[in-house]
Amino acid sequence: MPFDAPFDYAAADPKPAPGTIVRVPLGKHLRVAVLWDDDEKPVAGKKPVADKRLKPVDSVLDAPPMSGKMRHFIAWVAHYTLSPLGAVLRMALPAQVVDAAAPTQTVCVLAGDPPAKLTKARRKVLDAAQRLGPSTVASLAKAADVSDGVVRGLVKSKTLSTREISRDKPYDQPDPDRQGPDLREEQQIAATQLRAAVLKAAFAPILLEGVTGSGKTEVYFEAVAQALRHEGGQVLVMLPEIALTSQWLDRFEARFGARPVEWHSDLSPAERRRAWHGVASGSARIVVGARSALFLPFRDLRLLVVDEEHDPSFKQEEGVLYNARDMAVVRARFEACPIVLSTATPALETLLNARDGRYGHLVLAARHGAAQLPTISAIDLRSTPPETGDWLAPPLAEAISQTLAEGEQVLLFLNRRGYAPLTLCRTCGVRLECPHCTAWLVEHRYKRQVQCHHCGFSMPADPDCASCGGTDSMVACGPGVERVAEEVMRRWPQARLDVMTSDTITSPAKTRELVARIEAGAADIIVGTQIITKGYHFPKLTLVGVVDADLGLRGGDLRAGERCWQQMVQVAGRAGRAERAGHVFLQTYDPSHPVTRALIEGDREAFLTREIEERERAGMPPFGRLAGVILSGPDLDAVSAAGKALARAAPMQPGISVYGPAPAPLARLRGQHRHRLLIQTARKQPIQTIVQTWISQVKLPSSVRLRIDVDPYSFL
DNA sequence: AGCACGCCGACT
DNA sequence: GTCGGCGTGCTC
Repeated sequence: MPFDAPFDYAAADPKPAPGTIVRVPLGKHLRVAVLWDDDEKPVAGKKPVADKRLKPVDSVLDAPPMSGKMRHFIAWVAHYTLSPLGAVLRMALPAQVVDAAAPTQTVCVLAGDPPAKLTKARRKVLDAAQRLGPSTVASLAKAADVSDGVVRGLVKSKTLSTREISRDKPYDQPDPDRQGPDLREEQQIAATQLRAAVLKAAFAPILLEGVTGSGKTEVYFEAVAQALRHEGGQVLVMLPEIALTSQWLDRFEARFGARPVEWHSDLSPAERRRAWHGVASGSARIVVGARSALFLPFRDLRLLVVDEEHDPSFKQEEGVLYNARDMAVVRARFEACPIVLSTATPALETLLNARDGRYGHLVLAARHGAAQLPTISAIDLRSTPPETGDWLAPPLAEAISQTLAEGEQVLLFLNRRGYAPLTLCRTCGVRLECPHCTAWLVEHRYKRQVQCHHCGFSMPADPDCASCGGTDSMVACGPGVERVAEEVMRRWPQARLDVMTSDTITSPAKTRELVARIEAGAADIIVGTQIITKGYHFPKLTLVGVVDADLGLRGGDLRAGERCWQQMVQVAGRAGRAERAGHVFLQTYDPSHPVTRALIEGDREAFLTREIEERERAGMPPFGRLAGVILSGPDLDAVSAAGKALARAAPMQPGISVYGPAPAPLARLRGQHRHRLLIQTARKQPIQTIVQTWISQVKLPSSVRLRIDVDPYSFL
C-alpha cells in the first residue's frame, strides 16, 4: 500500500527477524507485509499508535525473507524518487506471486521397515523407490512394472510415506564452460577485464561501448560465464522491451546450452510465481528481464548487465517513476557487484561518467569479420522533393531500385505507426481528435480504425465527416509506415514487403517468424518504426532510408538531439555486410542542422562537444538536476489553480529555478487535465529535500493529484 | 490502494 | 424518511 512509513504491530514471541514476510490485518483484509527495520526515526508531528491499539501479526509466510540489501535498496529508491515506501515495496513483493501456493504433487519415500509379507511385487517397488528417490505413486508402479495397488499397499503399511513437494521443475542450468565463439583481440581484452571485475565481487560500473556488430554481447557473455562459475552466483540482464528479444535468447542458448529465466509483464501468473521463487531460492541463475526485473529477490547477485543502456524505455513513466538503468547502478552498489552498461550509443550521462572516471570504459571499435560501417548522406527535400502523393524522394527511390536489382535488402525507417498521423475533413476542416486526450486520432488502414496512441481509444474509420456530414471528405495528412508501405507496393510491385511495427510484432513467436523471414532473404523491403532499431541483424541489408530525419528534432526537448542521434546511429547499424558497406539516406528539410550534419560527417565528437556545451551552459543534466511536478485531475480549473499556488510557493534560493506551470505535453490524457512545473537545481543541491519542502507548503484539493518525476527523461 | 463515513440532493 | 452520489480521511 502506498504508505510513506511502516506500520506497527504487536510483537509476536519469538519476534521475527527483519525481512520476514508475514501476513497482517489491515482494515478489513489480511495483507502481505515485510517486517521492516527498527531503525526508522519517528515522523515529525506523528505520534506513534498506542500499544493497546496494535493488532497482532496474523502469520509468518513460507517465503524466503527479504534481504537487508534489498530493504535498503527499496528505501533508497523510495527516497530518491520521492515515492511512498510502500509503493516501491509493492514492486519487490508482488502479493499474488509471494502468496500463491506452489502447485504440489504427492511423492512416496522409503520410510519404515519392510512389510511383514515381502512379496516379489513389493520387493520390486522398494527397489524402485531406492533407485529413484522421491517419486509419485504412478511413476513407482511403472518403474517396478506392477499395478499402483501394490504401491498404495506399501504406503498403507507405512513402509513408504508420502510427502507433498513443489511441482516446479528446477530451471535448466546454463553451462558456463561450453565453447564460446572465438573472440577478436579487442573483444578478448574487454572480456578479460569484465571477468576480473566479476571475480573481484565489488561494485564497479563499466560502460561497454561498441559499434553495432562489434560483438558486445559475446564480450559480456564471458562475464556472465564467470559469474555462473561461482557456486550459486546469479546474473541479471536487463533489456529494453523484453518481448522483442528472441534473437538475444537464441544467442544465449547457443552459448550456454540452456534458456535464461525470463521476467516481463506478459508472464502468466504461474510462470511469474515460478520465476520469482526460482530467483529467491537461487535455482534461477540467470534472469533476463525488463525494468521490473530490477526488484527480483536475488540471493547472490554477482553481475548486472543493462543492454542498450541508452534506451528511453528504461524510464518507467507510470506508477513509481524511475529510470531502471540508474537504479540498476544503485542496486549493483548495494549488492557489491559489477554492472555492465552496454550500447553502441551511450547516453550522455553515462559517457560523461565514463570520461570522468566514475565508470570503467571498454571500447570495441571494429565490426565482425570484414563488415564495414555504413556511410550516411542527406537528401535535401527542398531541392529534390518527392512527387505529389509520394514520400520517397527521387534519389532514394533510385537507390531502392538499384539495391533491389542487386538482390539486396532495403529498410525504410519512419517512427510513426499507422497510415497517417492526422485525418481532417477537406470540406469543413475539422480534425479527428481523441475525446480523452490532447492528441490526433491516427488512421490505421489495415484495421480500418482510427486510434489514439496515448489512451488506446479507437473507433471505425469513416470516410464521411461526422461534423459537417460531407461524404467521402476525410483525407489523410502526412505519412505513417502503412502509407509508406502503400507507396512501396505501388512503385515496386514485384518487391516482397514486410512491415515491422508494434502492430505487426505482437508476440515473441511473431517476432521470430518475421525476423527469420527477413534473415532468410524472403523480404526485399522492410518498412518499420523504432522497433527495428533494437538489436536485429539482417545480413542482406545494405540500404536504409530514413523517411523523415527531422521528426525527432522537432519540439526542442532536452534530449531531442541525443535521441535523434542515437536512433539514426542504431538504424544505420542495421545495414552493411562483409563485401559491401551499407548506405543510409536521411530525407530532411534541414541538412544543415548540427545533429544531421554530424551524422553525415560521422563526427561524433562534434555532436557530443556541442551537446555537452549546451547542457553545461543551461545547467541541464548531468550538469544540473531536474524534477517535474505533474498535477492532474478531472477539473481543469482546480488543476490550473493548484499549479499557480505551487508556483507562488516556489523556493527562492540561488541555484534553484522553477518553470511553469504550463499544460503538460499531453495537456489532457485519459480525460485527466495535466499541468506541470519543472524545478532545476545545481548538481550538488539535494533536489529531493528541496522539492519536498516546497510542495509541503501547498495544500492541494483532493481532486488534484500530484506526482513528482525526479530526473524526467523528456519534457517540453 | 481500499474502504467507511458523512454530507447533500432526489425520490418513494 | 431513505437511497445513493462522491469528497475526505484513515488504515498500526
